[in-house]
Amino acid sequence: MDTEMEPKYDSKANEERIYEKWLHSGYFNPEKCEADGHTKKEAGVFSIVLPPPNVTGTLHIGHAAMLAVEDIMVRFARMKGSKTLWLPGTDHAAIATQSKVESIIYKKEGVNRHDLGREEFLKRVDAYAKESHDTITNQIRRMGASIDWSREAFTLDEKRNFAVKTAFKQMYDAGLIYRDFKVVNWDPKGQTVISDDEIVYEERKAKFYTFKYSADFPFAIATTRPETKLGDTAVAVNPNDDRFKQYIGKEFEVNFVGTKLNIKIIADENVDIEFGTGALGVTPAHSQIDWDMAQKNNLPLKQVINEYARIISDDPELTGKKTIEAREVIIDRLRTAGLLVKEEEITQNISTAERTGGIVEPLPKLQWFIDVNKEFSLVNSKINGVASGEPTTLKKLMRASVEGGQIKINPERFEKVYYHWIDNLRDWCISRQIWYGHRIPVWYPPEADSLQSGGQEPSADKFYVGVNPPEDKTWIQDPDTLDTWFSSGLWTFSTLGWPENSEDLKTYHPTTVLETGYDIIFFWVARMVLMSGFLLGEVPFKNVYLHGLVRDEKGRKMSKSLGNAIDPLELSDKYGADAVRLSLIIGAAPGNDVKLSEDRVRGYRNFSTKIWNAARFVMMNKVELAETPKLNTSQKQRIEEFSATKKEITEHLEKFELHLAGEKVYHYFWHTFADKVIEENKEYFKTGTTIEKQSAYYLLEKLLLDSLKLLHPFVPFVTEAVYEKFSPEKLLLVENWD
RNA sequence: GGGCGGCUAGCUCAGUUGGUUAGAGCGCUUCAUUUACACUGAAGAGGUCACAGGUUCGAAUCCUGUGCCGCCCACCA
Repeated sequence: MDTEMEPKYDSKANEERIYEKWLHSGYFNPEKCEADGHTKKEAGVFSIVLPPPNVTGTLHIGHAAMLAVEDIMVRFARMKGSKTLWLPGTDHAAIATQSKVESIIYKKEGVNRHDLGREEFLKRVDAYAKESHDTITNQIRRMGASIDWSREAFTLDEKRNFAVKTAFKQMYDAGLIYRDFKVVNWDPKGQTVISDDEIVYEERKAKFYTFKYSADFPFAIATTRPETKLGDTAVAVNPNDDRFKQYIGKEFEVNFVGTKLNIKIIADENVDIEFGTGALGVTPAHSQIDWDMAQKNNLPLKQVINEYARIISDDPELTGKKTIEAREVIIDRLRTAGLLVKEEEITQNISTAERTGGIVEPLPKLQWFIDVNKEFSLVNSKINGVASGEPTTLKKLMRASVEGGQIKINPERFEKVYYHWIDNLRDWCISRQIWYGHRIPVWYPPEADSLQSGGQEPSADKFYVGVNPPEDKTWIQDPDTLDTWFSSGLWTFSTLGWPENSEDLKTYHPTTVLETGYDIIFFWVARMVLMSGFLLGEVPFKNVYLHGLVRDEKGRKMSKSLGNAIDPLELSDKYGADAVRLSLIIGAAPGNDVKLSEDRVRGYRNFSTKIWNAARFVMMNKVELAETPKLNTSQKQRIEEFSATKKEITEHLEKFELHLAGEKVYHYFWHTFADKVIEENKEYFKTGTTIEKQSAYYLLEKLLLDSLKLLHPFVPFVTEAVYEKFSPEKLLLVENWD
């Protein structure tokens, strides 16, 4: 046998070669592992569905961290003999992808999506998505992900689309999906509605104006948005406020800077006596709370801002103006008329759209919603605390899934965050006015044009909801698409064949672990619990492992604009994917952010070299062993010491404490095996007897190969590269852990 | 306005249920060096574990309060 190993370990060449070797073996696929006897029946099932990266994106360091964590879990489970599935996929990421492609087309051809038309535009997006799909999947391979490519899914492929339509239909039939006209969050930049969770608050300085509508109005009101006051139909005061009691119920006709308003004085407990003037101008069309007050008090609605955040008015100087410009005009007029009482600077939270950064404009719109408080019952509930046939709600279901202990969130503190979100949850607006995504499976009769999303008024509820189009081909499908998180919510089971009751679904669902960043606990984690709870009556996963955000060495978020983004692929080329993986695992407790610097990665690259060189030394001294040689006392102790270390590492891995397991195995290999065990036995190879040489070699080879198993989940490439030198016919990938 | 997290060696962070002289990596100091590895080895310096109380035989770890730093949530118009 060859007892030489190349003096230098070339990570890049080896990593590419070894990934191919793994792929070729077919052992990323659980059925193949079972067929070849690597899976033990009694070890059970371990399944993870990959949080799908955006098809049109590229791999960033956060993805690399996610892949490292999941791959460690998966490799450990596979070596433990579990039937192990890691299922890959990509996300169509609706609005993100659409705007990306739009801007590319605009730059190249100077046309927008409306110029191209819906059909043509979608063709372009699909083409682009197909093209960039390979980029992201190749990058996933580069990190060493031992994922079952034969099951790859896409959130917008045919099977997933069928699942989405089925889910919509079932929820609609249960009365959980409804259509309503109300104030929603409109993103003027993205030209679509967004959900509450897609709002990002930004603190800004603003002017808080106190003024009277007109000289003949009895008191002043205060606002930061005077332009919306064109749409006021009431003033609300606290019923206990003596200053205003006398006015409650009265109506005033005022001339507000040239616009006639009918203002009714209403009482509402929620009005803060201390704040502003204690009187609140009610703008039903452009404020969520005001809308609610209007509903209670039967107030008329007056829309004064359009979809482009411009004023709608009879006043020629105001109409068509941007809201901020109109604000200035109005303030000027109030000041001139002597109606402006006070102007003060305050800081306020302004709502912006997460994806586009546009300032959110509350507008009344006809949209589709999921009712989170409506009662329904599950036919066959497997959720603790939710009985079959008993009334429950989506909110209750989401709470029970965690409260009943069927889902464990790690770190535990995020359970509180999760509950808090559920308790504050309002109905989820799921329709979007974008083209790229799952089209809403609802059709309207041809005469109902005005019913569609642009429509202002709810009309006759004549429409058809179904997985397949209606018989009557003249009916028109709703032009809107679904929130991307609607399809993502189905991900753990739509990827396993649902709505079909497939073998995969029976075997792998609920999945063992959902591993993702803590920043999408609401967007995604909670929505999966909701969907799985309602559609399957069970939890989507048993464990949630939330990794932190990867930051730069100064603790800043990595971003293109800051220029501090570290490219995991560049790093992998330079130092090896093994080193990148380790640097993202060690010291990264779940839920905690990781600070990454190139120095750190370099340190772990040195570790790969160490593994290679230690192995090289062992290989150099290879002797043939006819039988197991006798070991001396200290050698025996080394074996025991290894067993103890292995036990600790195994326990850490079983408890998902990857950062502790990683550190321990790193430390053991370098500072015990290499620094102590090898050094202690070196002398035997130089001056020892044949028997001593045999014992020393036996010990070193055993501890080396056993260590490689412990190391393999963390640094799969270099360990496999070494292992093949010692056991060319075997694959460490499917070696037995125990 | 609520809630959560952090504050441990010069820097980045571990420290699982409270238990002996508090750990790692990087950095620093000194030494070693033609035989696995300089992407190295050995030895070492460096910490009143944010602060103030309390519980305990014993606290970085549990409790209370304070101070910074960060994050999340919330319809003060």
